[in-house]
Amino acid sequence: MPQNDAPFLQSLSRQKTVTAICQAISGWITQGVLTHNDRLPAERILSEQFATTRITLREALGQLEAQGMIYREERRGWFVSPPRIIYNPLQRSHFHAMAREQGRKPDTEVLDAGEIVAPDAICAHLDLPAGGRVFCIRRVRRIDGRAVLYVEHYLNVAFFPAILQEDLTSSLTELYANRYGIRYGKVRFDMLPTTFPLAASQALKVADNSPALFITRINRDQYARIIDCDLEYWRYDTLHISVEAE
Amino acid sequence: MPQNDAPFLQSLSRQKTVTAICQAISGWITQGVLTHNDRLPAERILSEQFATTRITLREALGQLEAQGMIYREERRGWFVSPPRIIYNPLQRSHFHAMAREQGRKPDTEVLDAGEIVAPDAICAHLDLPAGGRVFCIRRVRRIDGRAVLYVEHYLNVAFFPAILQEDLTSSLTELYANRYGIRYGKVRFDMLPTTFPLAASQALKVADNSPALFITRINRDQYARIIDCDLEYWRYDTLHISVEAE
DNA sequence: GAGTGGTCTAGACCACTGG
DNA sequence: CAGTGGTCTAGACCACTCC
Repeated sequence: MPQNDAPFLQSLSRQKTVTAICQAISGWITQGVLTHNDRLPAERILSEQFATTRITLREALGQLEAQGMIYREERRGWFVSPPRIIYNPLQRSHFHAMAREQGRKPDTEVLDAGEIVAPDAICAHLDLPAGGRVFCIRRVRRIDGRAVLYVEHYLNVAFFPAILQEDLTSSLTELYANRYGIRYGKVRFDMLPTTFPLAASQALKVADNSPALFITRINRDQYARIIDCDLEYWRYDTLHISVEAE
Repeated sequence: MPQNDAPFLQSLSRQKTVTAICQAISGWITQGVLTHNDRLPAERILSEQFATTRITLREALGQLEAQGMIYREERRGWFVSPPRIIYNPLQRSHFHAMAREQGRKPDTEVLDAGEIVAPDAICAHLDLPAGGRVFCIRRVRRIDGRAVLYVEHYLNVAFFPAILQEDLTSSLTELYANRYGIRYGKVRFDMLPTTFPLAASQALKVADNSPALFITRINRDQYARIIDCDLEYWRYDTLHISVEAE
C-alpha cells in the first residue's frame, strides 16, 4: 500500500498529511470552535481522527507551535495561544500596567531574591568590577494565569539599600520611584531568539527545548547611571515587539 | 528489550538519547571539529554513530536548530550556523554596510520589482487610501553566500518616480539620498517570531515550516513623511537585535 | 543513478498529571 | 490508577540534489 493513500483530506488536494492537519486545526481556531487557552483533544484522539500516527500528528502540532498558534504545557497537553502582548522594550518596563492596558490579567511570583557575587557577564553589563555584589531577584510573570516570562533582575546594590525587605511582587519601576527617587532613563536592549535555559523552562513548566525570546535590558536612571539589568526569557509566542523611535 | 537499554553515552549518565546527541554535536562545534557553514554528516550516518533511529536523531537536530546552533537547507543537509549579525532596526537600514562592518560578505538579489495596487495592509502602513499604487521590490539578501533575508519593500510612488529603472541590487538608502534627496528620519518597527510564508521559504530555500523573525519597518523621511515600508523575514538564527534608545 | 533529506507507518514503554 | 504526553524503535517510500 502506498504510504500516502488514504489519509484525511487528501482526496481533494494532493497535499501532505501534516499540512492538512495544520489547516484543519487552525480552521477550528479561526472559526471559533476552539478559543484562547482551550485545550486540544488528546494526541491519540487527534491522530485517530486524522487517520494518521502520533508521530505525524506531533509534527503538525510542532508546526502550529512554531507559528505561535498553539502552545504546550509540559505533560499537560496542547492549548490555543491567546493574542500576543504588545511590548515596547524601550519604554520603562511596567509589566502590570502594560498587561492591564491591553485588557489582560497580570500576575507576578517571586521565586527568590538575595545578594550575590555577580557573574562576570552581569558585571560587564552593570559596569561593575569583577566580583562585585548585586541583588538578584528571580521572578515568574503570568498573563491571564499563563506563565509567559521568566526574568532575572540584577540590581546595583549601591542604589537600592534594603530593597529585599520590600514587596517584590509588584512593579520594581514603582518601587524605584517611590522608595528611592530613581526613575528610568535611557534603555538598551538586546534580543535573540533561542531556547529556554534549564532554570527558565522549569520555572515556566515548558519543555526545556522550547523556543524562547531572550531579551537583555540594561537600564539607566535619570542621570544616565546604570542601575540594573534584566535577563528576560519570554515564551516566544506571547510577544509582539513594537518600537517607535524618538 | 527495554527501549533505553543501549543507546550511546547513557552508560555514564542517565540522560535522554536526544540530549546526549545534542551535547555531542554541540561539542564538535564548540571544540572546532566543525566550523561555520560546515556540513554535518548524513542523517543515516549520524543515527548509526549514535546507535539510534533517524527519527530520534532528527529530534536532536531540531533542538540544535531551535537553539540557533545549526541550520538546514531544504534537501541539502544540516550546517553549522555562523555567528549572528548584530542589527539595530532603528538605524537607517543599510544591509551591505552593516554586514561589512562586521566582517561579513553581503549580497543582494532582486527577485522582481514593479508597480502594483497596494494590499490593504500596506495602504494602512503607508497612510494611503485603499487601492493606492506602490512600487513593490522583492529581494533576497545573503551573508557569506547564505540566504538569510527575504524582504518586500513597498514604496510610496509619489516620492520615487522612475526608481524601477535604477540598479536595485544596491542600497535603497543610498539611492533615496543620492537620486531623490530623501533621507531616513523616524522609524517604527514591529517584530514577531513566527514561521516563513510560502514566498519567503521558497526564495530562501528553507522548509516552509521553519521558524522566522518577521520584522515590519515603517520609514519616514527627514520631514516625517512616510516614504516606504519593509516586510522582512529573517532566518531566525541570523540575528542579534540590539537597540540603544536616544 | 546513487545518495540525501522529507515524510510516514505501527507499534512500544516510561514519567508524570490529575481525579 | 487511568490517561496523557515524552521518548524511542525499526523499518518504508518519495522527491530532490548532485555527481
